[in-house]
Amino acid sequence: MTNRLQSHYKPNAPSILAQLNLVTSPYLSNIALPETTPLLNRNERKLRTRSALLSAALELMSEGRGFGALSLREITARAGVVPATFYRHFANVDELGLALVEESGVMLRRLLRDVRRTGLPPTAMLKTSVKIYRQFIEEHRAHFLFVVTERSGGSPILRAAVRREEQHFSHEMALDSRQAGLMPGLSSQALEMTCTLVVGTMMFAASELLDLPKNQPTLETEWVERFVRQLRLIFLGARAWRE
Amino acid sequence: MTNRLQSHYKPNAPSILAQLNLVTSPYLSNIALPETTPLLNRNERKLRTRSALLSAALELMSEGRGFGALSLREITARAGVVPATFYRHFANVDELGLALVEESGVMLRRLLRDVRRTGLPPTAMLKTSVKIYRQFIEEHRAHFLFVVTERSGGSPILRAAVRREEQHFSHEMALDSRQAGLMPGLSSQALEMTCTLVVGTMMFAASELLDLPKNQPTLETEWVERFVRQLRLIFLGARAWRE
DNA sequence: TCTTTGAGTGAACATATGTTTACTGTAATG
DNA sequence: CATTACAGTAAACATATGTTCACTCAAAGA
Repeated sequence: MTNRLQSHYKPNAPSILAQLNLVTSPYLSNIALPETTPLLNRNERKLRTRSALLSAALELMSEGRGFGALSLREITARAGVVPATFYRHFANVDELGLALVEESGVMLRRLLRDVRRTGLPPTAMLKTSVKIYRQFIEEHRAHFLFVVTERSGGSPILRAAVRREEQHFSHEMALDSRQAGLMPGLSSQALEMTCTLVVGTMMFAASELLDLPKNQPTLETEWVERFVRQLRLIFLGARAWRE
Repeated sequence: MTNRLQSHYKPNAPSILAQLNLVTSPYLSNIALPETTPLLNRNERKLRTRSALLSAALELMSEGRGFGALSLREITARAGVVPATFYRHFANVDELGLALVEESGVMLRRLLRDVRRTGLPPTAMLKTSVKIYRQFIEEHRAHFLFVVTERSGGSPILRAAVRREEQHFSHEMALDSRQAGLMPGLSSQALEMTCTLVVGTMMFAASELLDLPKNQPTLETEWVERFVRQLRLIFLGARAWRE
């Protein structure tokens, strides 16, 4: 039988409240800590379950299905919460998807920042950037998986949102390149076109890396080699570019 | 009330048998054509409903959802057939997906053939190929949509199958390029790498074209321009390539 | 201290789903 | 002509789904 102190609803996942180890057991809340403020206030708790819902969706996607194939009940079950709770945070599943796009956008901006602040040694930069990228993908596996599958996924709304983030990303990349003096021969238009190509190649590479069997360093270094070569080819083309 | 001569099951779509205008009405089958063989024999009919199921799935995807979000019942309903009929053709929905990958592979091989037999005027070839590609996408809209969304879609099995076709495609492209004497300075390995990049860019471009609002010639020519430039950039890079 | 607020609950609902079963009627086969 | 094979049907099933509602009960606010 399930513990009476936590949710009776979900037989599989532990209740999110139980996960938090909150002081909901009687003697702790009433006797041991009578005057202290709780570890998390109401807003913080709400954010926690919201985040649990987002993570649950990503987790389910990592098990091999598109976002559009997830059901509200699965998501709430994985988050350790009752289905009705979902509506306290999102009007429907698509809105949760948009929140995930938002999160992913923040992540991509961090990636740009990380690459930017390496200081840009102009020759070895390419390989360095690719390695940073690889590490970044591994550290944000689930988000990248989300972006890569939904950028050309079924839902037009989600797809459009992801593409917007992607364009934002490639635009910032163009600004950075201009400022760093890379590809000085290119017009703004050509630079944007080139960065779009680079970002598309990045997305493609990410999807390949995500499909690689885990812990196969040989395959991963091969991936790095291939990706570096493709980028080098693009930059050679950019150098030779004439309008 | 529904016509007694056709299926009573599906209220929405007309029965596939009715769609075929088969000689199932009594006087036609018994009197007018007593000795003639039917318009379609049993195998042909079976292939028809199989194809109706495949088309139904593509049709549903065109309405904005990933393959993984389709249900067996929807597909059969759209095909004008009872759910149980599905199992006469496929063991499950994923197998239908694999059949769609198969069809798409055939289509891509036809694309290569079409480009190949233009005769290859080496300078204008690029723009010509892009235009052929654009027309091809429009003529096989649903299949391209399928390929583009499922190549990085949720189902690992489907994704792997699509990627296999894609690799096959880019490998054939490499052979063609070698034979046509394009990019003669490249090693086989570099040529493969370049073609992979080209095919990735093609897929990206396809997904963009599919998202363009219909009948906007301006946007479409802009798409052609952009795509041609990206390919030119790649070929410039390939020409400048040194190991 | 008392009152209000609101995140999370549990139960209920109507509907949609995958799969199995026995069946029907026609084309193929001898 | 009689028999068989089999694509498509109708109905039933157990289960999963989205959404709603009145509820609880602890934190926030008075």
